[in-house]
Amino acid sequence: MQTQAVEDYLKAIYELQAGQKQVSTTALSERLAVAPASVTGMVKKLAALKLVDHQPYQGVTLKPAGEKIALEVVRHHRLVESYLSEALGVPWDQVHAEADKWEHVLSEDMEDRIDALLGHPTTDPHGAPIPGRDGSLPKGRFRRLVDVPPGETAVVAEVSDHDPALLRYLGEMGLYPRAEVRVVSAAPFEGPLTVRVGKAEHALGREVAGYILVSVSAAPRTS
Amino acid sequence: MQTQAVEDYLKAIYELQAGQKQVSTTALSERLAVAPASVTGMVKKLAALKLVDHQPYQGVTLKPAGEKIALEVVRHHRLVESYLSEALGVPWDQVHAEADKWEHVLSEDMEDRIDALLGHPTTDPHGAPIPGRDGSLPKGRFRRLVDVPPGETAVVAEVSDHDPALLRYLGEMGLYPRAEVRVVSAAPFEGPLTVRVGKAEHALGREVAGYILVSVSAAPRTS
DNA sequence: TCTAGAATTTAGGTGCTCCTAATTTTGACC
DNA sequence: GGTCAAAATTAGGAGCACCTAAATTCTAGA
Repeated sequence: MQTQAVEDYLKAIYELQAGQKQVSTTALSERLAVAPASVTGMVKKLAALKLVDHQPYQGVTLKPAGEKIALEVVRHHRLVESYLSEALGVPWDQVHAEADKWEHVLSEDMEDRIDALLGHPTTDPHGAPIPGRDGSLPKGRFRRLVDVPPGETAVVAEVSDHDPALLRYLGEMGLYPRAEVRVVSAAPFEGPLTVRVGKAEHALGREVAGYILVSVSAAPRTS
Repeated sequence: MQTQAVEDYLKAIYELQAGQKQVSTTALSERLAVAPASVTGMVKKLAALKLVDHQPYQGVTLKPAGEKIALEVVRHHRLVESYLSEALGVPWDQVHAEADKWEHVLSEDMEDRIDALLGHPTTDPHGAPIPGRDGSLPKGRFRRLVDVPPGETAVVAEVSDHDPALLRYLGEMGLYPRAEVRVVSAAPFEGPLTVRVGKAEHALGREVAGYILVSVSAAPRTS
């Protein structure tokens, strides 16, 4: 049987694995708000279930079976996020927390109903891609807003969803997925970016700008 | 903290208490599909939490605090049932099982949204009353269909929701809440009832007819 | 009133997931 | 190459909700 804790660990490993090969015990313990020793124990269990590879002192990696489960959980999570946002009008800074609970009780039948009702969405309210039932992921290539040179215009593709306060802040500025944003200037010495969204300009810290992924689909102004 | 098991026990006690004063260990163990010894253990815990009264060997009763929690869980359950049925089109024989999982993850905020979206319903798809946020229950006085004398016409108010097969059977005959049903005749020696629903007549076992509650709002034919 | 059988509780355990404290391993710097 | 701090693991437990098997208590019929 697949307990909730197992699902939570696999999902966390999956999300932390983006980028790194290996996921450290510490990173997992922070993400899951659990003591490092507990992580070691659970990781050993997951390794025994052949869901992850564990090199002691080196970190964990998902094996195919573990990744499959992780993708199912992520699919549930993002479908629920979309559903809560669209059908129930839940503010986008709250959907993540709610979905963390709902993702574990969603049957396949409900999943299909929600998916169909929403018209088979491909991204959640934060722009994160929703895996298909087969685990396929539409892998868009995006850049971080912080890497967009001044003068260019881009379209917000995805924003980090882990901090509700950040989401509210972005929401106030209109920085939702699909919003057009123009990098007006970038202050030197790691200073803030000035960006234009609609008719307003905002100063954006580099860290925040790193949490925003954009596609540069809009034609850059040929001065 | 209020674990899922605690909620399940309180809800089960609440539902079994309808009629009897005391709820027996055996009844609970059957309802929850758990060994009788496990029930004793949990009941002691609930008693320690002052949620129930426990007379050893005599059974349990809900105390006010326990009833309050039970009513909240029941409210969640029935709201979710209604929502699944109306918004997601889940067949009425499946909503109960799904709601058993969802009832434990529904936040107050979601509860309010669902309640509003449905227009503050007062009964679930099986006709069972939905408690108010304050725990109030609109207490209709209904008769069992089996007690309705032949010749009378009644309106289905509520049907038992614990057996999906029974619900499918009732559904095929059109015996939903609000359906008009006429008792044509009752066979002697505890034999079946013959009832008319719409244009069709059906023979109904007495046990099944005991699971159907009706109000006799339709004017009885004055021969 | 006695007693068998049913209902209930006690006793002793299991698996799961978490904890703290102590120990081991790693890796980077001198 | 040695040292030392950070990271990870082992050791030993705790709480929860469940189990089986063995008492105990209740109740109804002889």
